[in-house]
Amino acid sequence: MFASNYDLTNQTQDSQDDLRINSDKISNLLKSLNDQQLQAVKSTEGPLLVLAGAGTGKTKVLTSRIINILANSLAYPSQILAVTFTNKAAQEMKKRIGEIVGDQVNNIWVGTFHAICAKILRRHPEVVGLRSDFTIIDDDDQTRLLKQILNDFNIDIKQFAPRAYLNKISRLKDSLKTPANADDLALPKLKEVFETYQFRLRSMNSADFGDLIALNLQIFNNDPEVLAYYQNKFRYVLIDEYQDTNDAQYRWLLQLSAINQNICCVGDDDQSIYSWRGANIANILRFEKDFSDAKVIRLEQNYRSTTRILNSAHQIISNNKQRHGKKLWTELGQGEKIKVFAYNDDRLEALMTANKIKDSLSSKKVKPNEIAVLVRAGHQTRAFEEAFMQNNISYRVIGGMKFYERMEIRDSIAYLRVVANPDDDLALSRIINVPKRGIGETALANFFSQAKEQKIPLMQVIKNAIANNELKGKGKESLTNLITIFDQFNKQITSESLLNIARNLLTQTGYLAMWKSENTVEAQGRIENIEEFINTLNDFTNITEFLEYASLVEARDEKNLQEAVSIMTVHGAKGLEFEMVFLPGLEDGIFPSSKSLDEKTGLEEERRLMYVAITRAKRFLTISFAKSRYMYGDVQFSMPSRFIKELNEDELDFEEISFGNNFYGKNNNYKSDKFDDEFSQDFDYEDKKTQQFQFNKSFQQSSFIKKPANQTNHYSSASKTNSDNSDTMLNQRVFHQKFGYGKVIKVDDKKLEIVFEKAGTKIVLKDFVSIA
DNA sequence: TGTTCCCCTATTTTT
DNA sequence: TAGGGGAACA
Ligand SMILES: Nc1ncnc2c1ncn2[C@@H]1O[C@H](COP(=O)(O)OP(=O)(O)OP(=O)(O)O)[C@@H](O)[C@H]1O
Repeated sequence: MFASNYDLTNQTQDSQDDLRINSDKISNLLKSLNDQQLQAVKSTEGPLLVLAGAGTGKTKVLTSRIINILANSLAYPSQILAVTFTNKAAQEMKKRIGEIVGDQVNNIWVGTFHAICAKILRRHPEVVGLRSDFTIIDDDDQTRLLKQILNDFNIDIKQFAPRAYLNKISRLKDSLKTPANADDLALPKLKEVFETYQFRLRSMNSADFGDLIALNLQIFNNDPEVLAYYQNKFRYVLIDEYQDTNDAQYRWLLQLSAINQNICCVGDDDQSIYSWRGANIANILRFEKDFSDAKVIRLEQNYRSTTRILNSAHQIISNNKQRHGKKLWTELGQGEKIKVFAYNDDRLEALMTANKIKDSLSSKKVKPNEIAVLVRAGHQTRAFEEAFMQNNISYRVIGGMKFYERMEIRDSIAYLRVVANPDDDLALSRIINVPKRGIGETALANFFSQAKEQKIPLMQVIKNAIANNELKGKGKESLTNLITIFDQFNKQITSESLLNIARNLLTQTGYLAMWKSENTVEAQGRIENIEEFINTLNDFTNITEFLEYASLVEARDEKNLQEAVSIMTVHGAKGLEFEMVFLPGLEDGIFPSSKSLDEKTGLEEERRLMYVAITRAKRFLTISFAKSRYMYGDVQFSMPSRFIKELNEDELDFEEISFGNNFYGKNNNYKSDKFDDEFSQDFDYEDKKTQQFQFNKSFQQSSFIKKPANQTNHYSSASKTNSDNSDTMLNQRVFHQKFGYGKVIKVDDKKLEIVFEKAGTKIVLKDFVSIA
């Protein structure tokens, strides 16, 4: 079941037989396209850029194009390279193409950038100093490795987060920078850390995600024959979601299509939402420069959404300055107004959303599969899961913790990795003391420093220590034991089945017993996961194949095909469409996220994200926000998202819902005319237009509800540290949720003037600061 | 070495 | 609230 979805490795000969395609299906497909789409499909030769808004059929153009190429025998399937960003998209594309061309879809190179690069890299690893069984290390390993390195460099990881280094290094790789030209004032010794990180990866015969692309380029550079081979092989190159490419990926595409020049990129600059992982919108402009004869086709008819939805999306995105600009139209009719709900708190929001979904389902307006709740951040899914559970709504959370990311699965995989590759220091150090074997932090650090000194793998250090009888205590026996087990299984690796090795390995090393002895429901669940993991190994012939699957292909529960409402992040929803979409948590600080407000380009990207979110909806869109929200263990008050104000009131249907009392307190709602006024001072908007924060009529009528400032309430962050004595506030060091730490320089009734350490001088309401 | 307890911060997004 | 990291102690 796993291997079958991932058939990049089964290269069968293209047979003449397969090439016959049902011509009725083809002509029907082509007939269904509009003129511009058809033009994009038929312009097979030469560089082509399809730049078009959401729902205009970009993906459809891409699949139709491939089908058309095959139908006209312009290339063998194996000469077509189609690149996507997610496995989901790759799978979907395969399915669509397969429906028409049948089995030959399996010979097309369809996959994510990373999967395809891994495949190429596995064919020529020696060119860049790897062995063909190299492992791709994941995020968790990357962080652990960096933590080790930072500790070695005596860099305080409390002050300089390993993740910050990881981010920086990944971005450097995305833009093809080497340690030599790495520098960052905020990250000490970045150069050295980066260098060491690369060195450690290579000595473990492994590569990280960024390396996959960078090493492909290195192969192309070091071995022109290999490059020429692929350049000639791929007659047609196609890329979906082109706006998400980073510099390295762009170069890769450029190189591969240099000879045939048949490259087709489809994308939408307004949907660029991955700049934080290196995506560069400039690649769109660059394309027209690098391929001077590039044809550009724009698609303007949207086949997905109603006019109201499209208009709303357009109202949002037209606030962005940096865009190519396009306007969509649809024949799907005006549609219903966008519903906007204001809730008292997050609980009510989740509950009422569940209610509305229930109503829609029972009126048979939509099916569960056609409904999605899209959130800005992963943690927001929880409230909805709970509410849906309570209301017996079947749902699935898409994204989130993946199967292979669970602790017990990562541990199990680490055991297997050590068997397959004893030099895998990271895997060994992960499980050397799991279960407890009397090897503490200091012992491990000692092993590591010897490894570094003698330039040998960790495993070798331990073997030497055993041979020279340098170990003592319980560690001695347990380690000797462990190493023997690893050696024993290492010998079986070609003869025994993967499944048997795993089962016996996890039993003999005591890993399974560790969980069994814990005797909790949670541990039981972990054991079940491990069992499931062991069983999936049946689908793989060797460890390398499995590891590649685990690291590159997200394991989704395909069994779970029954009707269910989807809950996912907006990022995860890109490329998808639903009849009915709920967009909760539309609050400043959440969507747009508070982080994005600091950065110059941040708000524009948030707006694009909002654009993506809105355009997922076909017919029904419901936006909501909560006035208070339980977060960080406290009640936080927030304002409706500035994006709501960017929507045209005429398209909206506004309603305020509160059950009299705020969930977090009793009878503490009151209307304050001064509220908007006061609140606006607490928030610091960048552009003039929003500075006064004038709500349109419907919002003003609804009035925002806030707790009285002086009412004590143990749920409230504001009241518990709030001092009524103005004198004591002067010169006081305080903390503000948004602006951080600062010193009070002026007290004016309920308002304080504060010099914040990071955010400068601001006037804020006393209620929103606490004494630091 | 291992455990516990306290403090602090805060992933927003993912191949 | 949760989760990680560091200090303190058995
Ligand atoms: N010519 C057409 N006639 C009818 N329906 C079409 C046509 N072209 C596309 N569609 C439909 O419109 C919807 C959106 O198409 P598609 O997903 O390819 O758009 P997209 O541009 O890739 O969208 P996004 O940018 O949001 O990913 C799909 O349901 C598709 O089947």
